[in-house]
Amino acid sequence: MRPERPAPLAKQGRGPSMHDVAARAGVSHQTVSRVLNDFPGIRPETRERVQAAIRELGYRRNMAARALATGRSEVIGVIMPEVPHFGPTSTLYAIEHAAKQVGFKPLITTASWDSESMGEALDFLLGRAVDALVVMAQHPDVLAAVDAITDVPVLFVLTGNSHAERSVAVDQVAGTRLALDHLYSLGHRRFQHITGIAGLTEAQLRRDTFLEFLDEHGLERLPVLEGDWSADAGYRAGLEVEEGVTALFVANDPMAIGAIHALEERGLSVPRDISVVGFDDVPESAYAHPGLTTVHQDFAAVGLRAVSLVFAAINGKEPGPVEPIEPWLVVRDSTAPLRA
Amino acid sequence: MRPERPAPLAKQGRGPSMHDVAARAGVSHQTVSRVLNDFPGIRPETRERVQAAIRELGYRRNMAARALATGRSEVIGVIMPEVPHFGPTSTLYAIEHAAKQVGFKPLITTASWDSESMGEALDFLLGRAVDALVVMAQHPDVLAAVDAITDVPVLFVLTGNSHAERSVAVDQVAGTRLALDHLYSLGHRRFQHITGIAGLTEAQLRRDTFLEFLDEHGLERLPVLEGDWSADAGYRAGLEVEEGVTALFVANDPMAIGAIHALEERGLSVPRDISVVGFDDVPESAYAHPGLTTVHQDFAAVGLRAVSLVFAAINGKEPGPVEPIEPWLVVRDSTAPLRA
DNA sequence: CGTCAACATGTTATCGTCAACATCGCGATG
DNA sequence: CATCGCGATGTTGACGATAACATGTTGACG
Repeated sequence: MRPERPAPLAKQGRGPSMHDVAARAGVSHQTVSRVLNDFPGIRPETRERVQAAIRELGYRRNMAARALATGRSEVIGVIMPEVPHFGPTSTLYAIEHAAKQVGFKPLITTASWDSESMGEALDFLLGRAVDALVVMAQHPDVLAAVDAITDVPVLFVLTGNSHAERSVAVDQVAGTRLALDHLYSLGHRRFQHITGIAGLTEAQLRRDTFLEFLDEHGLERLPVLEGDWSADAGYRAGLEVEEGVTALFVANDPMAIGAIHALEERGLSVPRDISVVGFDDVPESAYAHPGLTTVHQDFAAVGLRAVSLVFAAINGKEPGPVEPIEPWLVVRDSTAPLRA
Repeated sequence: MRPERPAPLAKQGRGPSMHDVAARAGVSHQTVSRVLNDFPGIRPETRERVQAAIRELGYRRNMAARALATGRSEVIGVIMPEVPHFGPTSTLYAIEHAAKQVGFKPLITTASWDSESMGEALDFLLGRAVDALVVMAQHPDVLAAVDAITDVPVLFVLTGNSHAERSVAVDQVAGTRLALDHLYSLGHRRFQHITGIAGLTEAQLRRDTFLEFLDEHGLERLPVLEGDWSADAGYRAGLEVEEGVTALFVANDPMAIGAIHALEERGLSVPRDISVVGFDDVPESAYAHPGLTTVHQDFAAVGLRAVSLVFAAINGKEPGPVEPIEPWLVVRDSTAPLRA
């Protein structure tokens, strides 16, 4: 199953073209084109006849030809991270739905952050004449790789708050502070943090904000525990949480669930001995044991806004400044006041 | 943000074409084409010169033109369900990765099962001249809608064991029996089941097999609890589980997690009072409380096999019969022997 | 030394659509 | 009644690539 080159190609007989429809309707192909594109100034009767011919022949417009002629494809390219995490996946679905509303479809490709991988993804998508590019840029390096693109509008998604003019993101700093303020206000003073994949923008922002928060409140900086977004990593990190820590801020929900499992194995009760806050609010978090306090990110809103901006850009409107999307805290049973 | 018709279209100046490259390299455009397509019989020096020109101009092949000329697009159309569940999403990622290996990319669109929605999806994808179609057909009705398609190879994915010649699926019957046999062999005799979305093939197969199993073993048919795959629904169904039931088979993991939460709220201990088995083996299941016994479905394998079949079909090879993919049981702490 | 293969390359037609311009018919108008 | 204008349609030439065929240059060989 390697990439064989020319491939036997059976080239099945193509379907009917505009000419076939035109012939059948007794008009010129251009009239068919006009009907298809809802141009004014077609006699109702003619339109009727053309539409009948289209139906009878099962004609379907050839978008390759259309794209060639117009330079537009009605497809937006989406570059996704290679691993299916909750955030990007949810956002992708939201994008797909919103895009469909305005007549676009997403063409997906995945890429890691190295420039070779990004380069391939870009070549592929631009070669397809996508009308715009949505980049789920989880790593600062991709910004550089994509910055050179001027052919089409580019929008970054899920990049934290950086690159604000051309990006849609949930405000990571605000979200992190919601979580930490909550813990602090419950009386907790010994905090630890489990991070997401090192280097990814969101993981970095949550981590940086965590450390800032400690400093602001004069709290001790215990070692940051490295995670990778997975429940497995959360579990492993949970085994390493220091004695005496009463507040654990975890960079996403699956890791939080893993960490809680580890803590309980160690005989620590959540939230009796230690409070835990996650991030994302995945649907299962409400039913975790105990119910997970977490920061809700509205990925549907991210997707919707992304498409709306992309659509505007395609039509040549320069968008104003973009407000980050505000997350909110969902308090459940994994957090409790510090015991005296 | 409605689907405006012609749209202002700014038509940004297109990039360089083959002719530009040819001019720069001092050859004909056809020679450029030959270099691009790795044709034999090009003098190394000429090839060198062309490649230099390509690099210097930042030339990128126009796939719309290529697709028009060849009738192939190197894109495979994927029709997904509208809601992002674990199975389809995981499979999508697997497909994307596998497809990339053989030089294809997925063009995604979602559709519900009604024929209008499917029709639109098909029009869109076939209009794009996709080389093949992968349909995640979770509902029997879509089979009919897609059956009319003869333009390109079509493959069904995740349809349970039906439609075997043209589909790739995890063996739902076998998976369900793994779960039930496990519970039965632990001594349980009072079973209940929480279903997935009514009508979806997989939900239906799990449910039917569950009922069959009860009959085979002469067990009482307690009411089947209707779910919709979501943890919320699992929670609600969990509140309805009958007194005296000691074995709960849930059609997926998120619902199982929700159900366990409900059971514990009711004062029932899992697995002490009631054993629970899920389906899917989502990564968080290992760290649920208690660790969830579940049926693992290898979606990566599904995606891989799907692409391999699609690739074969595109190249005109008729595939032999397709074996379903075997699931396996992962035993964790949510199941225990029946107490005397 | 003429001929013919083989290699390397150029030329022309074609894919299906849209865009720009041309035409045709007909009622209104001066 | 010639002409203008406009509504409705037809004609021609891109778009950027591939495919099929044509051409020109070598070198081997009788």
